[in-house]
Amino acid sequence: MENNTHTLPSLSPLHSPTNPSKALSLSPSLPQPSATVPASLPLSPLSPILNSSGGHNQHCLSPSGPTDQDDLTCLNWLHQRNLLPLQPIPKIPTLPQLESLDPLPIQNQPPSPAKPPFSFSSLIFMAIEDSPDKRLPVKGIYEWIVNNFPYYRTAPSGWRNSVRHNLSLSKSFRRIHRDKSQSVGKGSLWCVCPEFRPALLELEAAEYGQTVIMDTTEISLDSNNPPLSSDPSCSLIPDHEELVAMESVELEEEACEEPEKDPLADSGYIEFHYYQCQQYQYLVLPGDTELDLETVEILQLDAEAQEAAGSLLDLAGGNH
DNA sequence: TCATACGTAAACACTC
DNA sequence: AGAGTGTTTACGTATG
Repeated sequence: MENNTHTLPSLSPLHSPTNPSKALSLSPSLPQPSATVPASLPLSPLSPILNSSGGHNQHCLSPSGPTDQDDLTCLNWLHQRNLLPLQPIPKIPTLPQLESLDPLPIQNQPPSPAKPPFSFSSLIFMAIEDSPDKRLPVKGIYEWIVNNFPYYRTAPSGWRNSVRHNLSLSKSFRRIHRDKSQSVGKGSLWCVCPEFRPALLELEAAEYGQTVIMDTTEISLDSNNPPLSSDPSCSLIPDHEELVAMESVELEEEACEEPEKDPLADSGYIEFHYYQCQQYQYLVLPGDTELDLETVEILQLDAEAQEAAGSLLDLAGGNH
C-alpha cells in the first residue's frame, strides 16, 4: 500500500449526517487551518467551485501544462480565478505559517511531485466543476487529474481504481447515462449531485486549510417547535449550537435521479455550516432544501452573511 | 476501544 | 478477445 505522507483533515460533518452529535463536536471556535498543508499552497480552493460563469477556465490547463516543479503549487490557477460569487471572502491568512504564500524558491521546492493534499472526492469534484458542462467521463476525470497534478503522471495506476471506487461509492457524484446517439467511447458521464456541492466545497476548503468552520448548527424546521434561533438572544456566537430535527423539510429529489443516495433523506437533520473569516460569516446548506431567505434570516446573520447565504441558496437551487 | 473517513487492492460483470 | 468502465467487498491506516 502506498504511504500517504499527507495527513488529511476529517471529512465535513455533512458527510455524516446521521451523526449529529459528532457534527456538533466539530465546531471549533477558532480557525484551524490544516497545519499539514504545505505553505506553498495557494489560498483559495473555492474558486473552481464557485465560478458560476460556466466557462471552462483556460489557464487551469495551460497549453504547456504544469511542470513537475509545479507540484502542489500547480493549483495556483485555483486562486487566480476571479470568481467567488460568495465573496466577500476577505484576504485571509491570519496564521503565521501562511504569511508567505508565494511559491517557494525553486531550490526549496521538492524534487519530485508530492501527492496532492486532496482526497479523491475533492479531485473528482474539481475535475467535474472545471469541465465546461460540469460533467465528465471517467477518462476525462483521469486526464484532468493528471494534467493538474503531476504526481499522478507517474503514480501507480491504482489511483484510477480509487477514482472509480469513489465515483461509485460517494453519494456526491451521480452517473448520467450518455445519449446513445451521442455516445462516444465507453462509460457514462459523471456530475456532482447539486445537494452535495456545498459539502464538497467545504471539504475541499478544509483540505486546503483556508476556510474555517465557525459553527455547525442544526435547525428545527418543525412548525410545532420553532427554531431556537428565532430567539433574538440567540446569536451566532462561537460554540453556539442548535440541534433539532428537520421533519418538515422535503428535499427536492428532481435534481438527483437516485434519491436513495441522499443521506439527508433519512437523517432527520439538516446542518448549517457557518464559516467565518474576519468580520464575515458564510452559510453553507446541504443544498436543494426548500429553505428560503426568511428561514435564513432567523439565523440572524449579518448582512454580508445573508448575502452569502442567498448566493448559496441560488447555488443550491433554492427559491427565495 | 470504537466509529468514521479514506486509500488501496481485488474480483467480477458489463459494455464497447 | 481485450480494454475500459462500474460495482462491490475487504482490508489497512489515520483520526477524533
